[in-house]
Amino acid sequence: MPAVTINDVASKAGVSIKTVSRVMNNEPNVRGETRERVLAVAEALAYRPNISARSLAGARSYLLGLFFDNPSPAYVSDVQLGAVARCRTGGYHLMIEPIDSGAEDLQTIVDPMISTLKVDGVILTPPVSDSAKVLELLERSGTPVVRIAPEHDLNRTARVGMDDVLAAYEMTAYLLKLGHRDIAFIKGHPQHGASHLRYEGYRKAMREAGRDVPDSHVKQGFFSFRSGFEAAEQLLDDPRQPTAIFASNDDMALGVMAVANRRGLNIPQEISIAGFDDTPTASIVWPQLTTVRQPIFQMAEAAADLIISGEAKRAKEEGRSISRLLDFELALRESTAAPSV
Amino acid sequence: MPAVTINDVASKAGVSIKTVSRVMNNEPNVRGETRERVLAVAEALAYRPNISARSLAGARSYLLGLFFDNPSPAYVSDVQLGAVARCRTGGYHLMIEPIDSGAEDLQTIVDPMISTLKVDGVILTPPVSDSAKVLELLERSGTPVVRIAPEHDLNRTARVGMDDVLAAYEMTAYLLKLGHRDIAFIKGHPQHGASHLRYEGYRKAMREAGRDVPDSHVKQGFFSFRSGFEAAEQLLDDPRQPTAIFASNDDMALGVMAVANRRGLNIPQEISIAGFDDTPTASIVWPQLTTVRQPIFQMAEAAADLIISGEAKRAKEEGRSISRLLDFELALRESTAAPSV
DNA sequence: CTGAAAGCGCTTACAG
DNA sequence: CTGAAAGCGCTTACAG
Repeated sequence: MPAVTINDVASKAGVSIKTVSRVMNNEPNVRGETRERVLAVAEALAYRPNISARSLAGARSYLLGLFFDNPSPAYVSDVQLGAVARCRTGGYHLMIEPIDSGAEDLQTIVDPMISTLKVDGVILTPPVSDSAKVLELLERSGTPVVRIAPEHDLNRTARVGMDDVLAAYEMTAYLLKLGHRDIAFIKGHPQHGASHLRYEGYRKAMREAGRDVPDSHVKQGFFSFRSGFEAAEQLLDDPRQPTAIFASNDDMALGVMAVANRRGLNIPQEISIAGFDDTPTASIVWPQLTTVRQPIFQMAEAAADLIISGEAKRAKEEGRSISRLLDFELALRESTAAPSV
Repeated sequence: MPAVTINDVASKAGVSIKTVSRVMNNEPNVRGETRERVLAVAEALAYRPNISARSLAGARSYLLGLFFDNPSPAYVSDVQLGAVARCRTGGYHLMIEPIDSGAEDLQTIVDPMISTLKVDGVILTPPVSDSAKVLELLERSGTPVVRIAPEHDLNRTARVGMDDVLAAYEMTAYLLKLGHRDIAFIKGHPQHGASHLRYEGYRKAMREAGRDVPDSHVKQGFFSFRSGFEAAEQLLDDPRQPTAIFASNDDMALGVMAVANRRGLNIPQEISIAGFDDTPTASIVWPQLTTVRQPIFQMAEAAADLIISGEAKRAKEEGRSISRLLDFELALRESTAAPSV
């Protein structure tokens, strides 16, 4: 079954292919009646413009690239879902490129995506958002880039994100308001975008509340379950045992929960635990985890939108920097409560 | 910077574009010397054939589609990584299509992928592998399809998988050999590919060992942490308390571990726990989970290979059914041991 | 072993 | 408001 082409639609509608093209691309200068007739024929014939032909002849490829190198499949999954959602409303498709941002031969991955596919833009997720190498290769090619939650050179490309400092600040403030005084903190991976910002928000809230933070109440984690587990072991061994532990992502918070369970500490009566991210597991475990809901899906959707709408490209050409900050939300659930006296 | 085209290479190498085409596609009938000269020029110019032009003129698009609708991001992640690995060696790119296999408007998702992108083939992952609707739409289009771990109509398309019955059988046999007599089983989602096969393997091993299985030792789960958690609560309340619990996936096994932890049962001294899948978390939790390592990455790699190599297409045209079964592996770790007497 | 011509299905640039 | 021509960068089908 030979595919339906623009010629089929044109002849059946009694117009030139140029007119069909205009209609399919929502261009002006087509009589209403003509437009409707073409639309009807296209519909009847189930006409789908060939993306290769469009790409070859025109300036857009209707293809988006997504680069990631993320240890959390749940995060990446949300990003993909959000990006695909926006792609679908625009007739775009998403090509994925999982990469090892530390690899030597990054060029052999990035280059083909640019020059053979001519993607209309590339979305970067942490930690690729801050990969100097990838950014350089992409910049050289001139392809529009949108970074999700970058940490450095914020205005180097278009970006979307959320206010990590404020979110960590608010979560800490919430714990303080519950009556906690000794709130420990587990830091995220030092190379990862938001780690420092989240820590900053925590410090700020504690400072404003006049609470001193002993060094023993801040542990270095790496965003992994295990690192949360190990940090919790130390925190709960501390002579000045905290009544609440704020882990700067959910995987680490789950590690903290495991330690509490093993030690027979009741959550939240004896120890309050808060995370950050709102991974699927956070609302599955018992008790459900209090955490910060990152608008990952929406961030990816916005990133795709910046490319598809052409905003990213325009901003780039005009030398404007462009950023969209989306709202987070505290997901206050069962793992936090007032400390027992 | 205008892209380097086949014309640039041809004129610089002093040959026709047809010869360049032959060289780039590894076709025969090019003098060795000519071939090398073209290759050198292509290399020097960093020539990358334009995929849209190739697709438009020829029979292949160098594009692969991956359909998924999987609650486990870790599984999907592995599939993507495996498929991309094979794509890279063949100059292919992977387009992802997360779908809701129960949705009404599946056609509006599947159709464009086929007719506007002309993908060279589509990979289906469970549970999409068994979606009648998706299979029908794909068959109608004539696109080669490779299913990963399908449960029904095994020969309807090319497929890759592993022997779930044997794997569950071997895991159960391992527990029996450790000395367990009362081994409980938590079934997977009834609509999900492997659930029934895994249960069958368990039953077979128990039967051959002459162990009767009381109904109260088999619980219906749904592959979720929560369903494992709830099943474990019941199993551990049973008057005839099992000494080992075999959950038919890791998420459920983690639910079982959480219950054991909360009840102060030592793993594995007082209760052995086994899972299935070898998700990343399985080797992160403490104690590390004994489980079955599914060759997910390799299955996806093989699926992509069946398409890229043209085998799937050939088999389809010749009416042959084609399947590749890959080896699984028992990951025997810390969550299982001989029962204490 | 090599190449000239035609064509894939669209969009661009231009003309009217 | 509409269309004829040219061309995007390749592969196919054919000729030599």
